[in-house]
Amino acid sequence: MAAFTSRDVARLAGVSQSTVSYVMSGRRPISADTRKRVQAAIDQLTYQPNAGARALASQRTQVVGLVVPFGTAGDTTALLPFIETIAGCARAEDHDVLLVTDNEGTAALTRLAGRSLCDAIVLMNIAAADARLPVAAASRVPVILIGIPDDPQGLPCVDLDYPEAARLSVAEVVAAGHDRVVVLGWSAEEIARGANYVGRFERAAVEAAAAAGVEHLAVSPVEVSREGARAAVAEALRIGGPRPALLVPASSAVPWVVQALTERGVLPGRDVTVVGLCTDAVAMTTVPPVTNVSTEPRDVSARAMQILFRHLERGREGPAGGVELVAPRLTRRETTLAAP
Amino acid sequence: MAAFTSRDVARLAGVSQSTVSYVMSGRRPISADTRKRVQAAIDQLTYQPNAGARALASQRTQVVGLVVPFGTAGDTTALLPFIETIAGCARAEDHDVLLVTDNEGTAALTRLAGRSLCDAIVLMNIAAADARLPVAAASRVPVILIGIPDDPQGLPCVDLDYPEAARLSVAEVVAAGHDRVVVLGWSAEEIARGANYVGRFERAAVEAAAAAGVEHLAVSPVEVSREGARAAVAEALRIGGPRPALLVPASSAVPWVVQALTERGVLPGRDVTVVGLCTDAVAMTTVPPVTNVSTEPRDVSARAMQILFRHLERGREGPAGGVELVAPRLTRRETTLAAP
DNA sequence: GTGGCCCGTCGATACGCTTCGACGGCTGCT
DNA sequence: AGCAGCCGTCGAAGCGTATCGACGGGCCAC
Repeated sequence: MAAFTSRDVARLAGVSQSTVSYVMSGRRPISADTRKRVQAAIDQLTYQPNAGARALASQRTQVVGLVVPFGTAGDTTALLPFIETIAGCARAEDHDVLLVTDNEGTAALTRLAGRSLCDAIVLMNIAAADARLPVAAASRVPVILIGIPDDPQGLPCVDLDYPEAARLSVAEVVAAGHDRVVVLGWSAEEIARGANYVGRFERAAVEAAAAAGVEHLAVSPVEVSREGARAAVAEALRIGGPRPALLVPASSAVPWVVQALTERGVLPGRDVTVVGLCTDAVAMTTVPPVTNVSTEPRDVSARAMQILFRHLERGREGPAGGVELVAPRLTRRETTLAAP
Repeated sequence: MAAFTSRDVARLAGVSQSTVSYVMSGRRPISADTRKRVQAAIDQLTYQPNAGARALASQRTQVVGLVVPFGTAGDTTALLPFIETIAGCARAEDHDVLLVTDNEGTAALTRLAGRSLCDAIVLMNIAAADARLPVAAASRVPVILIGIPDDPQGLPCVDLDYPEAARLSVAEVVAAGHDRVVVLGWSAEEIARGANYVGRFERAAVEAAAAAGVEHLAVSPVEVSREGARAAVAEALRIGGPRPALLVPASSAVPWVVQALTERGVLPGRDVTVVGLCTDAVAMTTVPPVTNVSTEPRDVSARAMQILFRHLERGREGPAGGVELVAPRLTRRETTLAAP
């Protein structure tokens, strides 16, 4: 119970303490016989190395810092799959996850790096001009961004390919035979926070619509609430023409919009096409299930962790930066009108 | 950049390294003059103590391990407020949170404790007969449970007062003039997992109904899905009599039940009373907003952390165990029928 | 004037591990 | 037979902090 040390293991196995270390790390050849004896001693004592001592000696903590946006609005329900996936990937590489809320802003970063609490940092919820970026770029530990700022400052980024998501959405609308599309925007708060994907999506939507020869209209901002959705839907139907098509890129607004339409007796899939940008899980819970472009939080996080560990293994070398886009996927469900 | 040590600070301030340590910890009196010089040096170098070294020397990590249920079903949307609150409370006491998924089961516990990764552990999603409990009880670090097992084995527990929640719900139904109440149960999966609150709620509901002289009926299990809710609602309306009252203790089923009722043209608040056991946030998103007994995840977590830190401060002494119940609160919204 | 005491500081040590250099013995080559 | 070289192991030196005992210098009390 009193926590055995590698010295105890060494004594029991009749070897030196350094040999125990080499058995565990495999960094030097050890004879089969010795290895067996040491392993037996380890098992017998249920020895586990002390993380602090190991970190001190090796300069590696086997911990990944994860800075998550709690206070802010940005679709907090979509957060769990990110966290879960990141934790899973970390464990797969024998790392743990230190969870930090970003209420502290920049201080969290300096603390994580300054105290050597972790070997790497995952930063979520990146704003276009994120105040944490300069700090992150100057950080002693590698940082990876989930989300894309205006200037990544050499930091690696991973995010959904929002332009592609816009293109897929528009293509779906076009395939359904619409000649105009109404994009319901994000909430004022999310726009104010300056997430980059807002602009990335919108520009691509405009371009895709122009390329396909369909008219592009916008309703923005759209507050994420019943009332916000009602207002946005009213406006969208007003300008949407006789056979409206609605694009809802704000994940958390999707259920509200579907509900607001239904309330009005305008049934998605019968009277109006709705394409949402949200997880498949969310898409399947609306009534009726909404045609969606998936935001793939699991893919995005897994990709980020993969890049992170590749970077950790390679050490300081190798090209750090780079923007990695994860391809979205459109699933037609019950809210796409049949082409006329 | 190269990470300063307390020795660097000492040199710059013209004192010994131990003095720097005492300035930071305040464990010995330091003259105002010295303190000022040391503090200036700390600021100038932006010195931060190395977490590993500190942990090694002091036997304290300033980290709280949090074992969260990811794989399991148990209402994963309700998870975030827990995590967020726990992280916030930890930071308030200058601790960080190490997030561990409980896929690893018992191994996660032994790792956290065995490697001295944290000073204390928060265990969520406790089953009635939880396999992790013996390990937790024998653990070198204090453990607190969120949820109540059949036998806490001396471990402190915090949870919502489910019996009280049942009483509040029944009282609401009684106040609305119903003479029978239908309890829609949990999902088969949740029951199988053996969460204790299922039984605690149900027993109290039966007792409260008996005490109030209203008839108690049950529909169980209720799968958390559109179809599950439809089936449960059909059954509930069949047995519920002319003026039905529905209790929905499974948080995540509440929106589905409300929706299933609405689909059938049985409007909550007009044709039927619905009382849900869920967070206020969820209650406010249904249409119409559902009368609810709040599950108060923030209160529960905050209480747990408070107990944890009190325990940490007191050291090994003090009565460890004890079951702490957090009082739920009923909020009447729009799904309570007016008394006849 | 002197003894005792407390305040403030220092030096040394321990925490448990990783890692480097060293070294003995054995193999294989000449 | 002798030597080079490699394999497997050991000892020791840190890693950066907390903490304990020691100690010098004031201060107060007698």
